[in-house]
Amino acid sequence: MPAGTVLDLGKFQESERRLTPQRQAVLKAFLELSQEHPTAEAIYQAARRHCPTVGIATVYRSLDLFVQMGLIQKVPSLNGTARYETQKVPHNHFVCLKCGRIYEFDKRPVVDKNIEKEGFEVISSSTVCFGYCPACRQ
Amino acid sequence: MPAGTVLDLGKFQESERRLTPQRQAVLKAFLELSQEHPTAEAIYQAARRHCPTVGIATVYRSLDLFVQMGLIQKVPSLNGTARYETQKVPHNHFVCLKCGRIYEFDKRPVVDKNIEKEGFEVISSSTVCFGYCPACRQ
DNA sequence: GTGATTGCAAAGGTTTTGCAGTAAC
DNA sequence: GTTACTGCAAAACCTTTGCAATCAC
Repeated sequence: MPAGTVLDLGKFQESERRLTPQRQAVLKAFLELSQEHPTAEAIYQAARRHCPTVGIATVYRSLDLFVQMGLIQKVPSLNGTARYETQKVPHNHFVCLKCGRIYEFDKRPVVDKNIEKEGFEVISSSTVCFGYCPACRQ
Repeated sequence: MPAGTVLDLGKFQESERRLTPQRQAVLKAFLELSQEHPTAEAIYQAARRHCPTVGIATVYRSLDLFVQMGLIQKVPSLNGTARYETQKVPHNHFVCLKCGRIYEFDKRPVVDKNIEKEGFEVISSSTVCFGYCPACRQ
């Protein structure tokens, strides 16, 4: 895999999807920000630096597409603003109840085989902690 | 604790908060539905049966208050619609990616002491699984 | 050329807010 | 009598959608 390539873009060629400049800009923006679990708005701002004419609707459509393709993942939110992150299963989060920032901490796989026996299909699992981050504690 | 009482309402007397008929209706509605991790809208509909004049804004304000008081808990969502549940720490969820319903499965405490050393204050933690529930798999 | 994709603007859904009136203590 | 609380309607916010124009293949 070439240096700098984190996502498997071959999936575009395999499908009938097009890797347009807008989608590239959204992907690039996402990769730049992926450490901080960016919101759609943050990705939009960053994407406009690569493709100044891109619209917010295209950003949402692209992100949905990437989620659907399994390239990235949507993180559930407490305040109604979705965040996105790289596809890592399992992964563990700390969500700050005040600022909403998401931090990642060391992996600690937790899988429960029982619920699959009950007919649930588990795609991914993660452990989430809620509380206050160092910046918000003072 | 009297039968049927699940939440600690003494917290109302301790504070200068008032336990109005509207708030009682919201609490009652929440308790009726707590098994299914209700949305604010569902709680609103149920609360109107107990207090027909209650407004949706009051429902939101009450739920926020209960969360703040630690009586109930808000569940992060993927689709922008919050859900509420009883305060249980830790608790484990299965979130259906299709219908958004939340199922609870057996407790399996996962705590990471390391992140507290780094300055994070952990209020609660839970393990979340994403996938498809039995009803949505066909 | 054809069909997927885009940008815009409008609509959608959920939640919050301002404010005058009301009710709990 | 105070002060917290309420209902209403409007606003705020995030996200999705319809559609004509455009672009990638």
